[in-house]
Amino acid sequence: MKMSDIIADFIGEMLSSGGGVAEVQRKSLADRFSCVPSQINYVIETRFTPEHGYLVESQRGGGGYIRIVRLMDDKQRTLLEAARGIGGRLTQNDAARLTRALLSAELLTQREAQLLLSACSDGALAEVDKTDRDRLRAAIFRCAVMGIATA
Amino acid sequence: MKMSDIIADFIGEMLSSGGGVAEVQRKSLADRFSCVPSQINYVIETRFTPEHGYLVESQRGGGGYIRIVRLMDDKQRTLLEAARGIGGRLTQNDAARLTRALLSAELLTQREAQLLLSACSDGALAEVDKTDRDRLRAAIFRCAVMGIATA
DNA sequence: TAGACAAAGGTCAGGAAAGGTCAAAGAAAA
DNA sequence: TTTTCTTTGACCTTTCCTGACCTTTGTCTA
Repeated sequence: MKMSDIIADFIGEMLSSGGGVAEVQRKSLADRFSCVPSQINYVIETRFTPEHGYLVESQRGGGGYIRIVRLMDDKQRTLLEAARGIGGRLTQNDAARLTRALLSAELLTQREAQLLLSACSDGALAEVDKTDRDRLRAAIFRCAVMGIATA
Repeated sequence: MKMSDIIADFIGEMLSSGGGVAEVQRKSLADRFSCVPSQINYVIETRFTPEHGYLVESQRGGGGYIRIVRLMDDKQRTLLEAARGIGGRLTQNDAARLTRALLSAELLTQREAQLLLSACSDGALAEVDKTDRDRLRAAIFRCAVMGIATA
């Protein structure tokens, strides 16, 4: 079995026994598995991404750590579906339409809808080149909805 | 646990028991935790900034003090303050910290916090050049918080 | 009252302890 | 064989802690 999988399993077990939260130290984990520290980054980057339903925070410096949080997804699958269904590009109008749909399906509250729309409005993305804006908007929208779906 | 965190917690408790205001003396705090006085500055500079929702005043000379005030205004006002206080750049960790602050001040719901964080996560901004990411994140965060504040 | 001294808090730079990045080499899969 | 995934190591950035030195403010005395 590959080292990366072994490490990933280990983290997975930490998550289970830790109620969905695992806090590791890069160096000591690397020592435990006799690999270089950067391999830990690799494992996390390839197996504990937001797309996989995880959230990772880290802190550098003395006493630093890497915290991996499993985002529990319930029957909010519809939101996940919606998020996954968003294409590579999303206009502001489409975002508004989609948001209204989610709103009227009661998958979002009024405030959440507002927040979402503002976050990916042309205003927020003003400094982004217009050709990239819709792509970025799609990414933001997708990520936000996935995030909230698994909250 | 790190000294800085311990000290930060201590101040946090002073704030809670003091109705949002904590007044400390740099030297005696340093003595209590057996560290150098400048560490107190470090803790305050890194954890009780306006971005984190605090205001700091100090007075030198005999009878000097450092006063830390937790900003607990009317909720919308505080949200606006927070939005305005965001600098030109915002790291993912800072976004997480600020969101937690807003969350624990009950200015956001759990879901709103999650949505906000996801919307400006590195995941959502993956396609943005890294040099621009923190700037854009700041813009998104600011816009979203202002949007929700004035909703 | 001016000046000296004491009692605060402030700044800054440096070393150490993390974690992060990137590209190249190696291995496995297609 | 070509492509994709894994592993490694050199180098980078961030955070923490400390200590030397600076500035401001209060007080006491000549």
